[in-house]
Amino acid sequence: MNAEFRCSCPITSAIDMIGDKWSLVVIKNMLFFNLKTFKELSEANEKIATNILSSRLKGLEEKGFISKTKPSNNKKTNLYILTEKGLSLIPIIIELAIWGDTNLQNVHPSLDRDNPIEYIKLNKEKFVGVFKNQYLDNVAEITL
Amino acid sequence: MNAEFRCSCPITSAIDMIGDKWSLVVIKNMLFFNLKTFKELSEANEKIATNILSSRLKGLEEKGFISKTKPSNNKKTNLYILTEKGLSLIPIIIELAIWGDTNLQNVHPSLDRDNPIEYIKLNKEKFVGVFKNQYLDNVAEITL
DNA sequence: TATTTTTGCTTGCATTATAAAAGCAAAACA
DNA sequence: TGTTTTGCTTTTATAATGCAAGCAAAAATA
Repeated sequence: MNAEFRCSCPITSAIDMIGDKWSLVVIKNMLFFNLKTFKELSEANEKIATNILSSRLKGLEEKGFISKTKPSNNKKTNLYILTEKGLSLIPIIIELAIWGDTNLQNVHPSLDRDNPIEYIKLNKEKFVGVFKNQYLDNVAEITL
Repeated sequence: MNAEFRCSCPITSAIDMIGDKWSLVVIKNMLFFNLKTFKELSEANEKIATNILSSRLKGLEEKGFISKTKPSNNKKTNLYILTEKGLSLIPIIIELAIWGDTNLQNVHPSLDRDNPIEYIKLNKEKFVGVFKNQYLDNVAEITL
């Protein structure tokens, strides 16, 4: 057994890979809010500590979920961009969104509900593609 | 903001609820392997420590994902059974299974692949129902 | 009935993950 | 030429998880 995996179960192994407290949150903020820099990510609603953000970005890059580049006009700011592998997590993120939206209102009164989750439920597969294309369009715009 | 939730995002809140290292693993072992007792769960492939298992079972019961009962013929053994709320996590678990199966073979050579995930991919919604009914049938049998 | 084994835990301690706050160098800006 | 911004690192504290042992009540066995 690989040291980083508890066993040979694909579900448990997926959790070993991206099941920490922050990885999917960072990826979600890149995907849905187009956050791309260290500063933007550190200022997101979840208020991740900068040392944790730093270590998560390194880990996500090592694992191939994101890539780190510098824009041509700026030597300081790094851009963190989701790779195809990062985008492959969209179906998981959508299911988490639907589940949270459906099951957490009673215990979490201030939960955001101004989102189109009812539409997403009607055709999940379609929205996987929609979110992916939206993201890729946005990246293409930025890296002009 | 509720103290147990980082923010109002349903995705982040879902992770706050079930995004620890063990909750979904325990639920998966109940769902797919019909594990029902403390002993069975402690002997699963993932080798959870008994103190962690104990605290997870308490937490999952408090949150309404499982219920704890004693079978009529045994005063010692407890049975932990998934509730409807616990079963509502099936779509998330299925996406984790598909993602792990599709994306982890290269980094995890001993990953289990003797499962019907290719079929599941073809009709996810259907298999949510299939797994739920299989589980409920099994529970009905046990609690005769 | 007496003894052994099993079950479902708890306790204590070690390690790893996360958090909070401050600091800091290089680049960008004024 | 300061001053601010960015992208971190460092330090120290707390929380989550892991490991090993222990233990009482119930069940199984002799």
